[in-house]
Amino acid sequence: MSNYLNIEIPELALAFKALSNPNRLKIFMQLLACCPPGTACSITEAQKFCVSELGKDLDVAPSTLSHHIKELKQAGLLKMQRRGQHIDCWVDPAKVEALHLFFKPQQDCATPELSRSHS
Amino acid sequence: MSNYLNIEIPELALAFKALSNPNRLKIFMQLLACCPPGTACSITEAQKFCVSELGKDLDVAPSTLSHHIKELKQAGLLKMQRRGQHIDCWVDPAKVEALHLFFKPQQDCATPELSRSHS
DNA sequence: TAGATAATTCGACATGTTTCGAATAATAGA
DNA sequence: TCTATTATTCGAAACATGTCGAATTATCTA
Repeated sequence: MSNYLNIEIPELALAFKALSNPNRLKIFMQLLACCPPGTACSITEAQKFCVSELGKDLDVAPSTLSHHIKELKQAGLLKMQRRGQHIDCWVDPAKVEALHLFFKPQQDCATPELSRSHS
Repeated sequence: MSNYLNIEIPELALAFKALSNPNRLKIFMQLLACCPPGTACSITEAQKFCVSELGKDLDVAPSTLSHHIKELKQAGLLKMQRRGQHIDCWVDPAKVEALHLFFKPQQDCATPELSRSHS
């Protein structure tokens, strides 16, 4: 069974599973958030945090934190890159956009273009 | 820790957990879909299916189907109402809209406009 | 090279999820 | 009222998840 969007069911389910744990959801939201206090905001560059920064508000062991971030990465929600001792994490904008589209109210099929324009 | 949108973390996590199971995701997508084959499309009325219709493509026992639909309902994704022998199900448009907003690319913080409401 | 910091892997354990079949409840129609 | 249909509840079994501590890997700095 195929999807109406550019993302398939197992892939979607995996993303939702990654976001179904409150700790992982907090990690994701921290990366998703724009202009957190004391941070310069850039439109072009995604928000980046290293692993330990992402665990500061979480109250879990480092091994648990690592596990959660790995799950988010395997679900395609995060990208990661080592920077010296640290490993930077940021959201994959394409995945966020795909999920944004998934939940787009699908009521534009009756008329070609309606007044409700998101984008 | 509060959210930047009008939906809190436990509530969000519950919705994502409900959608993390491929069978439940298929159920949700069937309800979300606009203009399925052989069905008249209405903008005002949400797409409705009864429980057994939702299970047709699923290959699970009726008890399992019932359980999944209950989970979707408890997560606030579905609404239900009995119609004779059947029980109709349809998506909660408000919840879909909230999730749509959650994944909205947040790059409007550079502009001074402060339209987003903090709870 | 040695020690410190950051992050991951591994094994273990408690808890949660998915699924089923059997039993039950609610409704429609004869 | 009796039977068929639709859907739910319950208990049980198999499987998956979340968490930790200990050990390990990678990098930086002295």
